[in-house]
This record gives sequence, structure tokens and C-alpha cells, in this order.
Amino acid sequence: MASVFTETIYTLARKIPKGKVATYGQLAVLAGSPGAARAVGSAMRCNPDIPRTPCHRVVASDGSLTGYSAGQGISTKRKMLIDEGVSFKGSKVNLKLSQWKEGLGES
DNA sequence: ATTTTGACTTAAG
DNA sequence: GCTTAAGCCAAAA
Repeated sequence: MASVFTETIYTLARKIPKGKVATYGQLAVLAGSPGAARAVGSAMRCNPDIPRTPCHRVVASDGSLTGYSAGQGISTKRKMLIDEGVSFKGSKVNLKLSQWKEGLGES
């Protein structure tokens, strides 16, 4: 572990509902440090628990699947997202339909 | 404590 | 549309 910031990133990642994805920048804001998108990715790289921290639900601001060295890498990550019901736009995630919105649903 | 790197993001060419 | 450059934040060396 590195710090509470990293821990917050993992917590937020777990809060992402199935079939939805969040961007690094979004998690950074939710973590309390907007602009720390890089730090978020760095923290994810140190991801200690894959099933506990669905880093595959975290994508770039453009919906592009970056990083991820597990399995077949991007291919596996994309497959997992599709399996969860995430809408895809070619090789990228259709953020317009599947980007997670924290707490969206209240009137 | 300082320097380097990195799963990012936005702007410009 | 794709590539290159600069900016930002945090962790690791």
C-alpha cells in the first residue's frame, strides 16, 4: 500500500457498478485530487486485488482501454467489459452510454 | 529529500 | 484522424 489516496482509488473502483466504466480523471476527482489521473493509474498498477479492485472498469478519458497487462491485456479487458454489458465503440468504450455517474439517479 | 517515471489529459501540428 | 508536446499529481528509486 502507498497511502490513503491509493486506498481511496481502490474504494472508488469497487463502487463502480457492473456494466459501467469510469475514467482515471473521474476517479481522481472522486478521490479528492482532480488532475491526479496519472496518480490514479499508478495506484491501479499497484492493484493488490483484481477481484476487489475492478481496474478493468477504469478507462481513459476517451474511453480507450489503456494499460492492463493481465491476460491478453487490452483484449481481455475489453472482453470483460463487454461481458458486463458495457457498450463498446469499436475498440473503445461508449462513455456516452456506459460511463459511470456517481450517485446519478436522484431526481 | 531529490529525481525519475507513469494504466492520464488537453492542446497544438 | 493521428502524432507530438507540455502540464499535473502521486508513488517508487
